[in-house]
Amino acid sequence: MQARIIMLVDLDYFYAQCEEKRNPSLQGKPVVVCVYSGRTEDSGAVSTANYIARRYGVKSGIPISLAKKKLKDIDSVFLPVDHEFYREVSEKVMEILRSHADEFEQVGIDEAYMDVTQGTRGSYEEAKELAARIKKDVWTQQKLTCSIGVGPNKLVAKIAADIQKPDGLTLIEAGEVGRFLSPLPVSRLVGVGRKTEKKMETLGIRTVGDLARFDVQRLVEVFGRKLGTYFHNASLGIDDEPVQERGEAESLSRISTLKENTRELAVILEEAEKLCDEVYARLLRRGLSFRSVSILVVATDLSVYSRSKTIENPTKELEVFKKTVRELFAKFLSESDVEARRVGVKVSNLAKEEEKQKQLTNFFG
DNA sequence: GTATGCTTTCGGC
DNA sequence: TTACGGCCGAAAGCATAC
Repeated sequence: MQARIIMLVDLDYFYAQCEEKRNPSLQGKPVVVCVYSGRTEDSGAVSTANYIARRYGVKSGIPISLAKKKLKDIDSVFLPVDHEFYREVSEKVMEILRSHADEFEQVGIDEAYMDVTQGTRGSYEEAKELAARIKKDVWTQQKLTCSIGVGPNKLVAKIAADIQKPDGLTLIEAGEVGRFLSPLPVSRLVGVGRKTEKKMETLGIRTVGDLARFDVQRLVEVFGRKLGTYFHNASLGIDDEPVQERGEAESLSRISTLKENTRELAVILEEAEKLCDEVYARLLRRGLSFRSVSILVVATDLSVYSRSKTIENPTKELEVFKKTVRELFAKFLSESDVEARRVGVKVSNLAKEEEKQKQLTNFFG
């Protein structure tokens, strides 16, 4: 294959930046966007914080009460998430980005990969100009900053974008990949979270360079064939994944925090059925049927359990969904002594109505 | 033995 | 000292089919 030029555009501290865009008087202060669980006044977690808040140690995932403690006596702003607004902003930015790409792949609400090989005629010099142009367009049209990474593939582009944030632009040409990756901690690689990082550390692997020197066979033994070879290739900056449009979501889910911890079926089902109604509404709007139903329980100690069931034929019956959810919760509670803090429901194995028809047609062929 | 499907857990954002 | 959301997709691990 021809050498590619891939770009990853990442909107900076997205939810908090959207809030700054909506209300510029927030700029200059710590801004913390929160998911309030409703259990007590400040229970919940931080979704995103701007860079000023991050200087005080406030970051994604920490408890709101801890964030407030870190910002005690500081003039700061705590806001609840407003997904609808962020989605509108995101759609406008993605439209801008798409117009500059040969191939486009949105990842989540605030990130997109772009294959710009053709548009830049394979030149990093032109890629740099294009990236600057994109940053300017996103700023003038939407008043948002972003960080851009450019490299020979998605893996390198992603890591490059992470190197300088916010409002960064980092280019790594094919010949520089080895020097660029080697000194970085393995946690920079997609797929290496806290657990994998610990596991690698026990093997004496701390940097991407360490990983590159590590025996592939042993990596496969420890992590399995797929993940082991992925880690090996990743450490060498090898990645052939194409940039391509993503289709419909593969699953739809809702989770919420209970008023009080419980293992009473009736209490759990009352909440779960509300969640079913909400997931079902989204399902209908998209004209989808489902084949699999899952439940999720987050225990008092925050450990997570899930159970699921797949049915014979795709259906779009709300009652089938709820009945399956009731069965799964009843079975789960009878088989464990877990006390629930949060409960969730999910549908997956989704299919469009027309395709369901097609499946039946094929079946009776 | 390999492919495929289902369930559960992990981890990114 | 603790505190604690709500999504999503990927992959492992297992069972079954071919």
